Amino acid sequence: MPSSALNFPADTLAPSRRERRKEARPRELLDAALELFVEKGFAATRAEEVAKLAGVSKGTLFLYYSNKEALFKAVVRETISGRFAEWSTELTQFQGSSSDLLRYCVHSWWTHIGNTRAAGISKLMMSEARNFPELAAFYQREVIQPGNALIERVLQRGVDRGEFRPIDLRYGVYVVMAPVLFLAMWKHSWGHCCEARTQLVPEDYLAVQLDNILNGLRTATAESGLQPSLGAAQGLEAPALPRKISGIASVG
Amino acid sequence: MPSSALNFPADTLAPSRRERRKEARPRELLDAALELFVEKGFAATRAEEVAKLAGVSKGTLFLYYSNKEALFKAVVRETISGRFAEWSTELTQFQGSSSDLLRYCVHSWWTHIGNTRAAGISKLMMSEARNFPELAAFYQREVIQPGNALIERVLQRGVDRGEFRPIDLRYGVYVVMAPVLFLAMWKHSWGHCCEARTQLVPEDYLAVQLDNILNGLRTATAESGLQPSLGAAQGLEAPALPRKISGIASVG
DNA sequence: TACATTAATAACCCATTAGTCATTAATTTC
DNA sequence: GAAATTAATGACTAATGGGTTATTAATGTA
Repeated sequence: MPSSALNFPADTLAPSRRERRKEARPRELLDAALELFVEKGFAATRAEEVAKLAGVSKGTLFLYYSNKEALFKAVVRETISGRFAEWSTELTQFQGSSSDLLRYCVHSWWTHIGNTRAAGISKLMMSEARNFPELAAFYQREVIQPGNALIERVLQRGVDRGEFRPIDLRYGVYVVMAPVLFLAMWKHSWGHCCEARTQLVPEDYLAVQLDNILNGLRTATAESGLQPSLGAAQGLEAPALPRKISGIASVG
Repeated sequence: MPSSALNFPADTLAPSRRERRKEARPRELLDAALELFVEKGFAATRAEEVAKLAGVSKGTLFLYYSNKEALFKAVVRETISGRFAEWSTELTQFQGSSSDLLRYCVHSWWTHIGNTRAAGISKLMMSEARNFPELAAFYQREVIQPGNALIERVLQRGVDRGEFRPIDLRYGVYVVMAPVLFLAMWKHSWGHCCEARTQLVPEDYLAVQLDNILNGLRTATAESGLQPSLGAAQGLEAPALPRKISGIASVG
């Protein structure tokens, strides 16, 4: 069995086109499956469609994944990736204020998850968790708990440094995560339908949420005052926001 | 056609047992359908199961609803009900502070929607909106827009009275609704699985969210200070919260 | 009691689709 | 270049489940 790494020992040949295809197949199939699961949900996605989108026949799909549920699990496992380790070190090394750190976290979530197909996984898991208890437990363990732990660290940091008021960490995590995850859900449900005036602009949505969350978390002593975060737009598409926010639509 | 009201004119007879069954059927079927749709999702719910739960045969189900999608629509229509009118008048007549009003709104949502099977509809719609664009538009029009309008009025009231800082209403609505709807989603996805320590206590969750939201919305002048809402527990299960909140779990 | 009406049934039909397997064709080995 | 190996196929099966309809039985009417 020749290794699939980029460098090949002298005594092994580079894999043939066909062999390389074989190695590429899982990724291609998972990509296609993610695309369709996110778009149509688990039940409504046809195995043959996934195969077609991946450029193979239905039979080939079942050659790689024993059934549809196994495919679903593989998609979830593959998509979460090991971004948590990277974020954890970033968090440790961060120098600025805890508000800025929280802004950075949300911004990072948006660019790496929320604004990519990966966000669809959040929606998919919410939708299907009840039908796949074992997968739900896996996701809880591998994604939700590590994610929550990171946010808890940020909040703890803010409290320790006197920047945030004391708050119950267990629920405080959701002060940040609920608005963020709601956006992921929203994007993949209402985000593609209905009149334009009911649509949300994700960057604006996140900016308003962040402002209010941070305003709510901040201690009275820490550079308080009215709308403290209005000018400091460190996060998300900074130039775009101030206009909207200070515009205060439909306030007489 | 005799009226189905409780009083019958002298010239009409009270409906027979069978006729009364016929009138009761739709409600019974919708109840069963709501139960199962919420539990298993739209696609995974079998028409025959719904019929069985309602105590009739599958054929009878299709006698009342021409197909599964029509049943789904009827469930949504029936469950949202005309609560908005009632809430609207309550809102107009409310005398207290806007913070208390917002607390009251969230509390009311929790008792009438969040803590009932109706909350499952929110999750259901989020999950299925993309597969049923026409139903999604219906829900947007009949539920989301009126609901948002109510919350906008509360925020506007707060701003007008100088209790809340000025905020973009369009997005401000989601400062309130995102945490609330996230809870509905959460209850019907992770709420029934995984270890006990990862579970959320809805009342505690809502109390923490409300505290931070209101803390974030409040103007600096309005009775500010640290954790201003801690003692004022006007909302949700008031006695239960202060313990938890002031406990500040795992904060050194 | 005979007849009409209609709520309800359950056997039936058929389109859909997850999953299989005998076969094909590309590639390697000798 | 013949034999062996294996990636890939697509026609096939089996089962599911949405929706139909001929039939039954309860009720009403005369």
